[in-house]
Amino acid sequence: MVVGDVDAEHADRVFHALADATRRDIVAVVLRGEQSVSDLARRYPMSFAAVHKHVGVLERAGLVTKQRRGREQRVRGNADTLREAHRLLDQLEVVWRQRLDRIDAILADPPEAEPNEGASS
Amino acid sequence: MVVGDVDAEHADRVFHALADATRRDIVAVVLRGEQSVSDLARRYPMSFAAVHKHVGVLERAGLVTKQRRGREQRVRGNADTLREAHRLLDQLEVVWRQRLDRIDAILADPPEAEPNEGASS
DNA sequence: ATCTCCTACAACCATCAGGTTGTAAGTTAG
DNA sequence: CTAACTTACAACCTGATGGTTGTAGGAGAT
Repeated sequence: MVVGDVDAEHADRVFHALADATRRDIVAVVLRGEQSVSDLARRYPMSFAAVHKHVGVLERAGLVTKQRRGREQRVRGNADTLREAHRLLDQLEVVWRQRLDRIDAILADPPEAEPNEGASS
Repeated sequence: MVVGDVDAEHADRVFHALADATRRDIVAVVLRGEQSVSDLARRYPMSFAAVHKHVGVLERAGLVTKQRRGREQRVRGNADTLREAHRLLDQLEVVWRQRLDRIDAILADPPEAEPNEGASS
């Protein structure tokens, strides 16, 4: 519960996939429009195999899907997984907002003098 | 160039820092309230040194700040960097929305048949 | 059929990540 | 002063990452 859902592994994959500039660029490109892996490979100063691996990482994270189209494989972006990443960030941030709300409440309605919000020793 | 501004390295650090369940949990905890590194270390089934490293990764990504308080070091979350991550996700997604808008525009006001962007219903 | 292009995958290499243990140093408590 | 606690960091190990080259097979084009 503290750490290690099944879902957590998926989150790991999504954020790890996004932690590389080339992969982020690939996501942006294939969201704009489908591309074959070769098309993508031509865009970056590295081998086809390297780009192929990047696409594999993105695919396993669900950020991208592949579909055979004749002899080439069209890669397209999956905005749903991006929105999932947004949701994960929100889950972290929500505790922060709750904390701000709590502080606001204390400031707005001070019951007794207790200006002590952290862990009191 | 196509890939690799200075900003991109920061994005790399932020997403990489988030690509670990323990670190995401630490962020959530310290957003809720300051904790010393030792406090954090007690929460997880690993050594103090390991948690100390995780905090270092989060700190270099700007997701967390440290502040000396006597003999201990209080760790607190930085919601601004989380919002920055949101912004980065948005930057990827915006091209997708633009594409949807473009398709909407075409569907709403069809000048001539111009099937050049792939999506033909 | 042959040639060319696209994809897939394996082997290899250097570096990084995430964990361990051990050690040293600063700070507070007794 | 001494003891306990907290932090910091170095050395080390194992596995994953990110890149390379090479090879092989499937699909279209001529």
